Amino acid sequence: MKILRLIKKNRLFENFEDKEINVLFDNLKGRIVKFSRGMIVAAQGTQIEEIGILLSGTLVKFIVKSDGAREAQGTLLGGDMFGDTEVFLKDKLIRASYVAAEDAAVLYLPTEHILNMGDSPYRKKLMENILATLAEKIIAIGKDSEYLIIKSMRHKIAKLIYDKHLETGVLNVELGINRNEMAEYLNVSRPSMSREMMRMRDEGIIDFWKDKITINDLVKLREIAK
Amino acid sequence: MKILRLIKKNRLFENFEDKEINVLFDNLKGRIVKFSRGMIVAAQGTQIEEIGILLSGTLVKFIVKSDGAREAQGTLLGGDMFGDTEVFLKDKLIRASYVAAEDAAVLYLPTEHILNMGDSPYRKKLMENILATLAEKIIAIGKDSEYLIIKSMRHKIAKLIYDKHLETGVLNVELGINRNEMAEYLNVSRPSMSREMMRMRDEGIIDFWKDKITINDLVKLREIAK
DNA sequence: AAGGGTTTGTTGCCATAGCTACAAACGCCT
DNA sequence: AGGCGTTTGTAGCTATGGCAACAAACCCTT
Repeated sequence: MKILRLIKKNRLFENFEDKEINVLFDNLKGRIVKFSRGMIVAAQGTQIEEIGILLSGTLVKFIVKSDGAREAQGTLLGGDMFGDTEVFLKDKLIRASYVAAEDAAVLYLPTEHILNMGDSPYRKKLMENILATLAEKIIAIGKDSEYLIIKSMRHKIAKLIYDKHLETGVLNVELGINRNEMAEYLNVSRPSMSREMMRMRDEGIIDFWKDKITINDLVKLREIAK
Repeated sequence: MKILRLIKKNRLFENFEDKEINVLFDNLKGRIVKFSRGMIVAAQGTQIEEIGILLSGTLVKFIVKSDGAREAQGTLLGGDMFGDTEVFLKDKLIRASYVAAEDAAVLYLPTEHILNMGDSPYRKKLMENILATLAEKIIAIGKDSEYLIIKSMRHKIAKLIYDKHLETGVLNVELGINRNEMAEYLNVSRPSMSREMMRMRDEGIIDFWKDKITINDLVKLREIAK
């Protein structure tokens, strides 16, 4: 059954066999809820007791700011989860709202049952995965703010490209995001960013075409990125 | 024994009774290690298998950046812990170094034992505390970057003060940090920040003396903070 | 291939905030 | 009370980057 495929894509069930997941589900008493397009799946500020894993459809995530403005915070696709942080807080208040952008099915995992699980052979594995998920999230957010802390435009751009180079090992990096998204991620204005990128191209440091960037002067780039 | 007092201060042992902690320790096989002033307690980039809880003395935390420069990241006091995130990562590599600023004693909790713990009555409580610690950290980092994302100086300052007001409910807020620390937190230069604070004082929005700030015009402040 | 919507490149102007430098106030310590 | 180190206030200059506006290229769709 294809639900299994999606569940296995989820980080919480990494290293689980199909059979194990089935057994686990009986223990956890997970339930599947269907939402039709436009329905609110979770409302900011309400309490949640379960981790939600999206099985089908898409959800849009957004927050309502104190002045009433809505801020989009991206889209959830099959296998993604929500509430996985908040459910472990004391107040259990979810910090964003999720709305079904198309008909969707959500698998809910009651954390209470996870914590109360007996000494099953899978309990440890599941627990490790949950802990790893949270720990990785902390590292990821920390990584994001590395860019926010940088003050100069050139430094931000260089670090983004250089980090991608370190990650891939090639001089021909691909960012996978467009200029707008890149500017948003670095928290700068797109024209200013483009301007600086062009300067760097003029100086022979990089070359670019869409989201594909060629590093021409790695030494200089590294120097700026540091 | 006073070690118990410090351990109870630690977030992981919230809601634990003295007796419970003692039992727990026998199960967990925690060990206490002493470090003398100047010794490296944990080195950036090395693997750790245990959460460290500082029992006495102080540790300084710092990271070595790619260009070799050291960046101080604050001080750990009794009851604080380290490695509590990294120990749950796959690679288990600790991202900062910790050095004893004075003679120190550290209690190590092997996470392997925590995960392998049998169905003791305390397992669930400990697990909940660990999960809550990580979840709270995620929320806290997210909160920090709210300030980093803001572009205007005035907006940053106003939000910091306004948030503190929401937190305390009073118009006479106390930040608990000096100008340098405040500027560093907001990721701006101190003189520029002071300049803007003075402007806001001239406009009758706030008044301040050291880290004590009086809100004179809450309406205007809220407006700016949004 | 035409056309409309989106993404990217490009420019100029200007407000903002960084930086250096110094003055003033404060807080300890003896 | 004097003095030294630290924190805070203040000013001027300048580089930086935001923003609006537009041009060019691109990409679908029909």
